[in-house]
Amino acid sequence: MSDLLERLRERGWRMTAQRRVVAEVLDGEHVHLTADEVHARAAGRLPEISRATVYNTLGEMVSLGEVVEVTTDRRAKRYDPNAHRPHQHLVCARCGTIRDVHTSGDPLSQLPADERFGFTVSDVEVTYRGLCPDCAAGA
Amino acid sequence: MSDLLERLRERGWRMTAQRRVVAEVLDGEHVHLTADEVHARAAGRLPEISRATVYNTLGEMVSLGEVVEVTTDRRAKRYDPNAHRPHQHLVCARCGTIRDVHTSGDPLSQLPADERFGFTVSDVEVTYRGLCPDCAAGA
DNA sequence: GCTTGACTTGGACACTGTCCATTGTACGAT
DNA sequence: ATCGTACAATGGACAGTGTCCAAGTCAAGC
Repeated sequence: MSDLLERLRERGWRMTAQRRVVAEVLDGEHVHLTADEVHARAAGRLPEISRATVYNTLGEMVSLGEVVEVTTDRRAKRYDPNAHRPHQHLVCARCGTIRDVHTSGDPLSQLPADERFGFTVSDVEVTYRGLCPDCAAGA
Repeated sequence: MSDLLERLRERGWRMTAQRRVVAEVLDGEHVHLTADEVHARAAGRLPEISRATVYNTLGEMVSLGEVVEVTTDRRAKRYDPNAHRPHQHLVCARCGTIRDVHTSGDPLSQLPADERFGFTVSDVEVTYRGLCPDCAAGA
């Protein structure tokens, strides 16, 4: 049984077959799936699951802080189950591959107080872009 | 006459009324507009301009490096005419206000070589999120 | 096993962006 | 000044992503 499901249950989540399947899909593959990809994989196990339910469930997981939304391109949001360890993303501009990476310092601390304009800054999203080895080699 | 137009002309751009209007809209307001907002403002001056033309023109400006695309939310891309000074963005999670900010160091140098996985890293996009003073005050 | 309110469904809808065939026009050549 | 042509604009159809809602279903507590 996944840790993700455990944590959600502890927070009073009603446990349904649909939510279980979505959590298992996220927990199972450590890649960054779009909502529709999650739906496709979930439908493999529970054919009658609807798209709306997957969107709702993902949205709830994000609100609870169990999953992080990543927007690396102009297309679909992606969902990253690795929410409890802060990290950044490295994206290939050509093939779209995404890797989790770790910067040497905390990016939040890089924004000086006089550049915050009174904002209460709580989060930072960092996306590096470039070419992966395969694409750089012209593959 | 705008600097933006000057630079584009020097690069062999054919100058049309539509392109002029789009450039003027971007140059005139130092905010971060969506493509459709640009279209709305452009249509104020040149009513028959089409949406496709605005999208095309913005895309060309981005390719030429004169304008930067910013995706701060899941909705529309925004266009930042301030392309020649590297900067990051600070976004209010509630009202969506966007400010240009400057970090204390170069974020690109914060990614160690052993975290690059052979990628040729050429760019980094940093978005800080939080609440602006008004929204934090419950306004 | 009931009851109840939360959850799911599925289809319609909205928004953003792209595509393409047709029409129009800026600009160099004459 | 005029012409020819390649480049640009048009606008309407289309695709992908995400949201909404009314009706039906079901998990969980009693």
